[in-house]
Amino acid sequence: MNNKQYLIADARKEQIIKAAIEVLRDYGYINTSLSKIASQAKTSTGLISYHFSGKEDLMNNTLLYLAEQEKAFIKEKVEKEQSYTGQLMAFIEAGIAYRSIKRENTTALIEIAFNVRTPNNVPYFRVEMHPEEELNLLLEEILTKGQTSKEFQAFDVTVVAMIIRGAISLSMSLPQEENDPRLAGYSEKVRENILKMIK
Amino acid sequence: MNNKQYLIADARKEQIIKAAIEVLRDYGYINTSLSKIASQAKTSTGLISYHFSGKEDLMNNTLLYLAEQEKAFIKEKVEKEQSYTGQLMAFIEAGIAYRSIKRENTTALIEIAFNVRTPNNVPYFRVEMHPEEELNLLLEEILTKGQTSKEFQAFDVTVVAMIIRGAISLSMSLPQEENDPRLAGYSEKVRENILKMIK
DNA sequence: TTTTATTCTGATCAGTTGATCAGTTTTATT
DNA sequence: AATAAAACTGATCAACTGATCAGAATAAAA
Repeated sequence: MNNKQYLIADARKEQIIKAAIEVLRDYGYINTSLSKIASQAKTSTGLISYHFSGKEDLMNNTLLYLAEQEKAFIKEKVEKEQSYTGQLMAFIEAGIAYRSIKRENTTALIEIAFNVRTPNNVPYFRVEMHPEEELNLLLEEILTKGQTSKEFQAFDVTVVAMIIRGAISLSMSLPQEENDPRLAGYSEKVRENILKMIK
Repeated sequence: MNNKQYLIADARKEQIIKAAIEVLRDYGYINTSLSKIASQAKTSTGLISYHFSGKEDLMNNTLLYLAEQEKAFIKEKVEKEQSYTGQLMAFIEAGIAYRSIKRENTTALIEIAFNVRTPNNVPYFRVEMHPEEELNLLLEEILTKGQTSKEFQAFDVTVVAMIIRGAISLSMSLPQEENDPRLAGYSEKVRENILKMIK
C-alpha cells in the first residue's frame, strides 16, 4: 500500500501559489482574478478550483506558504547566533533584509493580509493568531531570555517586540534601489537605536 | 458676482465620503461598491458619478479627508506643548489615541492606502508623498528641533521617526476593548521606551 | 489490456461591478 | 413668471467575476 500514488497535486498546488504571488505583486489584490492566476500558471481556471476549494482557500494557502518562507529565512539566521543580543540583531537584520530580497513575497503577503477576511468579517491583519504570529513569538522569546540572562535590562517585552516589528515592517516603504542611502543605513541604525532602548 | 451660488455640492460630497468610510469599515475595500455607498448615503449611484469622476476619484478624496482629520487631531495636541519632549510625547499619545477613538477612520484609511494604486500601478502605501506624509514631516521637525535645542541626543532623525510611526501604526492591531490591559499601557510604554532611545 | 482513479480543459452560468445617460426635480437668476 | 443652471434619479449596459461541470486526457493498478 502506497499512500503517495499521485504526486502531481502538490507540485501543481505550488505552481499555482507561485503564480498567485506574481499576480498579487503585479496587480494588487483587487485586480487579482482566478483567470489571471490561471494564465500566469499556464493552466485553466478549472484546475485552480480542482486543487483549491475556492479563491479564499487559495489565498489562505498562499498566505501560509509566504509566512513559512519568511519564518524559515529569519529563523536560520537567528539560530546561528549564541548570545541573545546577537539573536536579536540577527532577527532585525534578517527581517529587513527579507523584505528587500524577497520583495514580491512581502508585497503579496501584505495584499492578502489586508484584504482577506475571516467568515466573521475580521481582517486577517487584526486576527490574533495569524501565521506571522509565530515570528512574533520567536522575537518575544529572544527578548524574555535576554532579560533572564541579564543581557537586557527591564522593559515590557510585548511593547518592545511591537516597536521592533513596526520598524521592520516600515522598511517596505523605503526606496528599494540598491544604492539609495536611506535603505542602506536603515537596518544598521534600527539595530543601534533598539540597543539603546534595551541595554 | 457670487462664486458660491450652489453650495449643495460640497455638503453632498462630504455625505458621500462619510458613507464611503462606513462601508469601507464594514466591508473592506474589495467589498465596497458604489451601490453600497449610495444606499449607505441614501442616494443613487448616479449621484456619486455626478460629484466624483469615478470610484478612484472618490477614494482619493476620501483618503485626503481622512488624512486631514488625523492631522488636525494630532497637530492640536502637539501645539499645546512647549518643550520638544512634550511635543514628541503628545505626538505619540495623540497618534495612538486617534486610532482608538476614530477607529473607523483609520480602518478606512488603511483599506484605501493598501488597495488604491496610482496610474503607474504603484500602491499608495509606498508612494513617497502620500497625504499622511505631512504628519511625518511634523514628527521629523520635532525631532530635529529637539536635537538642536539639546533636549535630545544625536540620532538619525529619519530612522527614529520611522520607528515611532511603526509603533503608532501597530497600535491598531491591539485588542480595542476598553479594559484590555494590553491597550491601556501600550501608549505610555511606547513613550517610555522612545525616551530611552533619544535622551 | 482493461479498469479505475486522478488530473485537467474550456465553455458556460448567474451575479456583481463601475459607468452612462435620458429625463426629472430643485434651486437660483433675470 | 420665465429661464437657466445645478442637482439628482434609476434603469440600463458591457465587462468581468468566481464557480461549475461534462467530458477529455493522463497515469497507475489490476
